Amino acid sequence: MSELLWGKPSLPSRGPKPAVTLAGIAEAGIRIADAEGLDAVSMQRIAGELPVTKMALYRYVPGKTELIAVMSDLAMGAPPDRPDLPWREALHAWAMDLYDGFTRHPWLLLSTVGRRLLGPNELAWIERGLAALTGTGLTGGEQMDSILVVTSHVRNIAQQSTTFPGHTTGLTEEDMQESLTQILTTEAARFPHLTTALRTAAGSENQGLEFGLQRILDGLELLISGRKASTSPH
Amino acid sequence: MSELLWGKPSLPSRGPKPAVTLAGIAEAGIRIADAEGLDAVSMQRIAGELPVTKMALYRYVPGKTELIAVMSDLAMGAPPDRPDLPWREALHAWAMDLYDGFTRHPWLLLSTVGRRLLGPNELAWIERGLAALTGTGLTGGEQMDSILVVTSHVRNIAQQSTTFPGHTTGLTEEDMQESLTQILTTEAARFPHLTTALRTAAGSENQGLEFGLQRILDGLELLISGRKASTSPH
DNA sequence: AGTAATTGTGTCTGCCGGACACAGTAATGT
DNA sequence: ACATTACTGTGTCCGGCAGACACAATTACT
Repeated sequence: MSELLWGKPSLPSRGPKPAVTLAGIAEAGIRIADAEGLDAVSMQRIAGELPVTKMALYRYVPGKTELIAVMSDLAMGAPPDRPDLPWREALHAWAMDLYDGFTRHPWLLLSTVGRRLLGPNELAWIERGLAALTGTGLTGGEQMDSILVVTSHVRNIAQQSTTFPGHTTGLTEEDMQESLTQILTTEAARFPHLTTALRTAAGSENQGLEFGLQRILDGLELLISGRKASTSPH
Repeated sequence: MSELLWGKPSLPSRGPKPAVTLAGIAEAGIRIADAEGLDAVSMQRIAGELPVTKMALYRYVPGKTELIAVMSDLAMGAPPDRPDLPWREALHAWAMDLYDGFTRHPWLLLSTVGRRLLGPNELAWIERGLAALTGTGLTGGEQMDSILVVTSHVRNIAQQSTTFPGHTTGLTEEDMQESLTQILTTEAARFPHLTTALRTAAGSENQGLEFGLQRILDGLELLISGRKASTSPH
């Protein structure tokens, strides 16, 4: 089922030498996705960057879906090594590393939605996130839910602050701001809280990542310290 | 720019009567997306449900992107009315309403990613979320960031727990679980924390929404009460 | 009646993912 | 040496997609 993501490259000895490799195909796809967005990644386009034709790719990959999965796991990469830290600092650093990854490959935000098969790198990220939370007294389920909520936050902040090459309607942040202020000038009465919130929010851009992260970590800390206080003196 | 989303239906008086309406087109699209997923929504397919051909739709909509935007804002709907509540209960109820919306129309999770033009309903949701936070002492930027982190959490939980009709590779939750446990039996050594976390997490499914939400609300409460304590006695 | 504005249709292009038959190539068995 | 077998790459074809464009049909205003 997930041989492509997990399997070792088996080399059969009959037949002609393969002209490309699965990793090479995935890297070509990553290059295209990085430069022109996920929508620019087509079998034709990938083949155009390699010494093969479109159909040859299907010798290495059962379909585009699986190729995107391989690309995603490869682009995500392994989580960077971090020294041992207290859980809060560790989780914070982990979240920042994750944010870096999504910033480097914005299309990962699109290709890793919904249910999918997990590759080794994605699992390694989860593993490292969990590692930060061992010894906190949280149950396994709580640990999973904790890194999930951190991941959600990081993802959506990245989604909001990145400019996707291609794909979307090419809206810049300024376009959105302009459209929004224009709407609010004509419809201010319908959105009073939004109007005042935006007025008092001037200049506080791009604080969303740290703000939400600190709230989440605060909430976790409350749970963890409460848990410790009720169990350890017993 | 966003006349489609915001404009009143202007009726010109020359020419033949329109056979359909923008709202009718969007509703047809919503019906298809609900039943068969976002990928099943094509101009052909929509026209097939209406007494017009594909190309007639372009008289009402400049392109598919804009049509999806109209569909999304319409499907999202206006946030339900809620009685006045303390901010924490209000925000909790708001998050649950949002979750309901995403559950009713899972494709909204796909169609409302990245930068896009905001429609009246989407703005109304933001407005209502902000309303819950007025009087908490948070700045406008902090209020925005707060509802953003709540939204992120709700979105990603919904994304994880919904079954998309069509679109994805048709993986069920069981498929993922099975694939994961199979991987972990052969690669347990590489993922020790994940292995133990999953072992102690048995039976605690679908707690993610409440867990994360309570952590976030706890974190916000800490900030709000701290803010109040430092300003009001002064 | 004539003109202008507006709506619906049919045709066409270029792209996409993918099925399939077929030709070429390299190692193996005899 | 030679046939067999396993494997790789190619060309052709299909159905479906978004959308451009020319054209016919319909309605209201002058």
